[in-house]
Amino acid sequence: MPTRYQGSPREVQALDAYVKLARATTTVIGRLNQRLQHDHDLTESQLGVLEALFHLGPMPQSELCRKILRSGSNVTTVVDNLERAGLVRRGAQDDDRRVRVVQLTAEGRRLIERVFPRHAARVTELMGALTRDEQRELGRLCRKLGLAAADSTD
Amino acid sequence: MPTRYQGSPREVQALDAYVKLARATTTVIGRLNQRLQHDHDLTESQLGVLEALFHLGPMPQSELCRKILRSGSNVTTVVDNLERAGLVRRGAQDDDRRVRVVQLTAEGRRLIERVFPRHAARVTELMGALTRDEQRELGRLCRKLGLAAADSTD
DNA sequence: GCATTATACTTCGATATCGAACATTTCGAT
DNA sequence: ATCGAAATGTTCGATATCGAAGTATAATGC
Repeated sequence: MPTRYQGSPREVQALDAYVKLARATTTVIGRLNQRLQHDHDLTESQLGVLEALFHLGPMPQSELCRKILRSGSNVTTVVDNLERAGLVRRGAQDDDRRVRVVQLTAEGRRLIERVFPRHAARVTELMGALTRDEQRELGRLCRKLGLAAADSTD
Repeated sequence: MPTRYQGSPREVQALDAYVKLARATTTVIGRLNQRLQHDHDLTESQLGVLEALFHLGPMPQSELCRKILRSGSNVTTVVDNLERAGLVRRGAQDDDRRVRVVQLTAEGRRLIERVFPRHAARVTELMGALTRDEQRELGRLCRKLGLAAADSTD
């Protein structure tokens, strides 16, 4: 039954690395999401938006798209939900009436100030499975891979 | 405005590695999904199920859960959609009437036989941004990280 | 200035994804 | 043999996610 894939060594190697990358990321993000959902009733996406606004200040949705690597329609949805929850507000931009500038409300700021340190601690705990050098190397490899994939002409 | 996070060096390092991991994986999977959707009208999840069945043979949904690292309810949904598309079939297991054994239909087998080599080639192309040694190291680090995260008592 | 093109965002329809609650069936302990 | 716990799937309600199509506005080219 187990008809394993017969590819070139190069393909086998690439697939193996890819599968491990995808699985590790799935597992880590899954753990973080569990915690966020359970403790703060937030999704990873929502946290990503709040965090960007917290660290970088108010910004148009188009910029949020680039920061969190999601489609425009997705950002609309996530911001809708955050707005409904009273955590962010959409404003206008005088010099360009197409733009919706998103900013934290006071409540949103309070929340992210409380949640982010715990989230950071949890990330540190999970990434602690790797040594400092290993984390640095993982970061380097991922950065290289991510940039190349983003540039990849499809 | 940019109020950057002031954490310990250990936290900064861990967060940096985590963000790069998440972004690279998002970008790579996004590219693969684009291609799958465009060329074959398949999602990554659907491909994952078809691939598992192709390489490992028919299996219960509970086993699919473990293979693709998704919840039971998610597997129900994905298998529903594949079944509706005529690519898989659900069968019974005589010795345990709770179990639904999922297997490829002839059409599903034809599809995965055609799609998988192209998918593998695309993965190889994307991962080709890294050298063979780098791929090996990335695989090792991800495996270590993923296993630890899976074991992490929450 | 006007037509074309590009950008910002929303809406829509589809799939994915989770956890909680549920039904069914099996298993274990007594 | 029975009762309670565990395992397998499904359903439900919510959010995420995408691309395509649509609306509104801005920028560009002539």
